[in-house]
Amino acid sequence: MARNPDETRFSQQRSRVLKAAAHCFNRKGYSGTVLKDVANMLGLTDPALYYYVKNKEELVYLCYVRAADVGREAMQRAVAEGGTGLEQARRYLRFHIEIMVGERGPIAIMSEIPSLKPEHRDEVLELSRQHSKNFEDILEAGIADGSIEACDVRMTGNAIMGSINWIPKWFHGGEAAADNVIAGFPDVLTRGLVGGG
Amino acid sequence: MARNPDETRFSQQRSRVLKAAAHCFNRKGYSGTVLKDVANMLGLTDPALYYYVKNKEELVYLCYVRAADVGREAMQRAVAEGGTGLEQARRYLRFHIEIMVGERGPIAIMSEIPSLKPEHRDEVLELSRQHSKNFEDILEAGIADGSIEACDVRMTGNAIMGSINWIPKWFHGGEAAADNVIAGFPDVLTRGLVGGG
DNA sequence: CAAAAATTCTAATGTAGATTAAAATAATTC
DNA sequence: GAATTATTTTAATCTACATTAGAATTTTTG
Repeated sequence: MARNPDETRFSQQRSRVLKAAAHCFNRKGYSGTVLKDVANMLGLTDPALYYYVKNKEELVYLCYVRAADVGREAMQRAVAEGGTGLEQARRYLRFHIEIMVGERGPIAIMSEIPSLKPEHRDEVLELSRQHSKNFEDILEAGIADGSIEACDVRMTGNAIMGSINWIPKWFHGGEAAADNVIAGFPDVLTRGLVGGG
Repeated sequence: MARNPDETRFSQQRSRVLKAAAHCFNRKGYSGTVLKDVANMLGLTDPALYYYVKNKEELVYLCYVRAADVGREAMQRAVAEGGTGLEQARRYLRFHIEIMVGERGPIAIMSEIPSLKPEHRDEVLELSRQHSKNFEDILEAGIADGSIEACDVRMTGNAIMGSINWIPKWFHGGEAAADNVIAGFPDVLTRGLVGGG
């Protein structure tokens, strides 16, 4: 038996379920995705999914929580390493993108939060808001330390987050393409931030 | 009777239907939106919608075509006025955003193209691709004329289009907020493009 | 290898919601 | 204002899933 509960067969399989679900949700949306599709991706039949999640709504909810988790993880790692605001912003984007296009992907796009049941919706909404807030804080820190040009941080944050959130819509590539995105995308997103110094 | 077929009662009502649908789809997704919701927004009952569209799938399809139309319109107007690549890019973004957050909005996010039936899906996909291509062309023109810094146009295009597409997710404001977005957002998006000269 | 636990399956069930039919109302036309 | 056309309604149908129940199978444990 596994020491770490995350290495348990159940947990592993459950996270495979979440990834398959994220894949489907990103393409067809929450209600447009039928559980059979998710199950089949794993060589299972739909009722088997109920062994891992309570119901479909919980499945999305868990996908969204997972998405929020990887975002937060990227953010925390980026901030932990310190440096200027611009450096932190760049690093966060690189980390987050690395995860999204890497082996831990696909990550669900949180595009149908309103479809969640109230408690879940509020929770995910809060996570999402907090994440945006954290990014805006980085931007403000960057403006303060001169690494980032003065700007409307709310709007800039929305712009960059929009780009990030949209990635799963156009990225379906393999490792090679992923490397390309990782190498180029963070730069594209932050080129407009650079401050006069 | 109206001279212009677009002023006919039917056409007007139909476009109200499309706007209401876009509103719902943007929040709940295609399958997550029930026709009753759309109908109720207009003080109608669901079967009434069938007087304006063949079925739900066609409703999304028409929303997406409309979204593509306003995008193309913005693009064409922007290009028609000439100027450097950067100027055209900025202008396109301003026009497109003006429409999205203005009285012609909400515009449907084309996020569930795979849910369309094959012919519609291919058509919308093609419109979408063409639009991206046109934007990349503008970027390349800008690089050629020196107004835009050399960059990976595909990736830059994806980044900017992602931001645009995501707007309906965070913008729900009225006229005042809209003016703010129109004034600031195009600049935020293009700040990173500016070339050395 | 037998018993227990974990995982998945097959076979129902139930329901929401898209769609249709036909009737009713409202608007136009002559 | 009667007849025609346009628009919307109510009532009924039909189906695609989500979900449940219980059996079957596989895996683990002692």
